[in-house]
Amino acid sequence: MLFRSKFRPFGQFPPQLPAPKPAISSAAAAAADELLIDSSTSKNPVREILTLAKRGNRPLFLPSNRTRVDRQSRGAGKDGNFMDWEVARTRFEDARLARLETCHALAREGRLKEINSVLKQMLHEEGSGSAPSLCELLQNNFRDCDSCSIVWDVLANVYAQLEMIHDALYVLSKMDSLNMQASISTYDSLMYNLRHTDMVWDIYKEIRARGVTHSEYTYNILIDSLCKQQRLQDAISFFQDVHGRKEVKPFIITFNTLMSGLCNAGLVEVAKSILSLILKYGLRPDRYSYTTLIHRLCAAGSMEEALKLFEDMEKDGILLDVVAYNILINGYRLLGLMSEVWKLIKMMIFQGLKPDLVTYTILITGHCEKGDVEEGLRVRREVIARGIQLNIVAYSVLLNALFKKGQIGEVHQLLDEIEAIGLHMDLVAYSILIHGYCKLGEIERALQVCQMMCSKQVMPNSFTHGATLSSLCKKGMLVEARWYLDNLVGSGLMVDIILYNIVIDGYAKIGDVDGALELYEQILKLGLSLTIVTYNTLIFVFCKIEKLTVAEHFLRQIELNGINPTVVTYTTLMDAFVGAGNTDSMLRMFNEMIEKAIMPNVITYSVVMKGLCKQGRLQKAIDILKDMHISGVQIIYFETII
DNA sequence: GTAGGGTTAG
Repeated sequence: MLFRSKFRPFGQFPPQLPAPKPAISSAAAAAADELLIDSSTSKNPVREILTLAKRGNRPLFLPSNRTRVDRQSRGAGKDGNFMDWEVARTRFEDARLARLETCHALAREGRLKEINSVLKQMLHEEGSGSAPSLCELLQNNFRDCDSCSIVWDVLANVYAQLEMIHDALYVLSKMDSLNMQASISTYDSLMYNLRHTDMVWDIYKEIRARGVTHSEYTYNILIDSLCKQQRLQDAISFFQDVHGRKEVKPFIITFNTLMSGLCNAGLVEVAKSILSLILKYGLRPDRYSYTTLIHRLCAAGSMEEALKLFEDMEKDGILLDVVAYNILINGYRLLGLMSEVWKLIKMMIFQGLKPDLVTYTILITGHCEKGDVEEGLRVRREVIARGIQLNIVAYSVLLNALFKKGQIGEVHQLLDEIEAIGLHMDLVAYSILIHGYCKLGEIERALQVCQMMCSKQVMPNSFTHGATLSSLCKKGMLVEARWYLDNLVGSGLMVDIILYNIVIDGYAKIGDVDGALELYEQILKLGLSLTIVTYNTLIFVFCKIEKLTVAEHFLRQIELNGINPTVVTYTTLMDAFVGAGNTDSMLRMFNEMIEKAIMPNVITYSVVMKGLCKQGRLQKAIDILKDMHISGVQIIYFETII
């Protein structure tokens, strides 16, 4: 039983909240307490020893025949069964030197890929923060040899690939002081791993200042980075600027990247125009160009257009592959058209293509979304019978569906299965568990899952915490919710506006204006951007305590801040005006939203009816009811209100 | 560089 048996009893609140990704593993953290490290279960005992040593501890090394570190093993240190720390350290240093020597030997033969894999393994074990000591080792032991600059360059490159950016930059600065030039491939790696930040431009400036020739990937990374940072206009300008230069050969990936950025921003029409641009530059769209567009069209529900492009792709001589089919199949799943999903699966089989795990996952998702988890589970059995093992994505879909149906017994069965086949739970899978337990009101269990994922180095994100927070709020445990939020903020974790919105809403529901306002001020101090949800919630809290002038003041504030009020904003205010017996103000709000072309929904209409009926203005109520019919709003809700 | 899973407000 994955989660039942391993949970420690949860006796205290608040629990220990996840800290930012620690420099050492949980095994090392546990060992720090006991000064013992289990070499058989620890992934990287040497690294852990070093980390402990830095903290002034003198850890002992458990021989590999021990399987567990537990309280009883503490005494085992006395029987001489442990390796001495000094011995371990010397062996470690020797091993490092031997590996670097191997790298230099490989460099002399120009075997770059192999250096890359040796260093990747080594740096993976060494962890971040290891650059200074490795550089020292390189500098002291491998001077004045031709192969040196290659090894240094690959070292910086691998640090960048492993996203140990500070280490990569450290190696580059050392190389600079030793008059060695990094290769464009290393700069590319660094830029790629910094693509979510503005730092890419500093690296690009450096490349240009040093006169290093760009690779075909360099511009692609920069355009991708601008798209990822939602700077589409800049991406387009940069693209035009680059392609205006004679020395730059057009490269299909760069076109596709820009197209992908445009698609993600919802600019499908502009993205489509890139297809003709590709031809204009003398290139041909490849399968990525087509599938990127098809994917976007499917996501938008434009299946006809997607199918047309699918045919164009085939006409263009590009063989349809499983990915292209899966994109289309998923498009039909999104529309809930399972019969079409089956048709396409048959079609792909007819074309000689084998549905893969992604195809089956889409199929399972479709069944689950229709509420037929049994059918989803049946597909799972069929897939397994065909010799395909499900991955964590497919299991997540099923877990989520089972939680929604409250089939907790089946949830635990699947968790056992996941454990039995040795699959690792990832961030989404854990988040589904946390959400599921929260929805069932089992918040303690949710918190235990949170602790468990942290101990496995899977760090919760905003979504994960959101579930816990909203669950605490729903239970009215505002003190605990606030404590949880404060801890997230205090531990320097990324806290976004959604988490604040959830807790503000919690305060709003219990009518605690002070709590809500305190958080509002905190948001302003932190410089987070308020969303319409924040404002709606604040309006709600003032409505709740019957301060309607203040509530309406927020509505004006929203507009001043350039945010568009929604149907929720107006409905909240209207409901409050009805409650206060002020039907005229309610109608004023109603007319205002109509003028702004904000579509009223069922709840809005029910509020209007409630107000008018309360005042006995039945004719007006009937008139609005007719409008409601015309605009196609369902009447069911209204009847229940009357 | 293209495909499949989780989330907030009335």
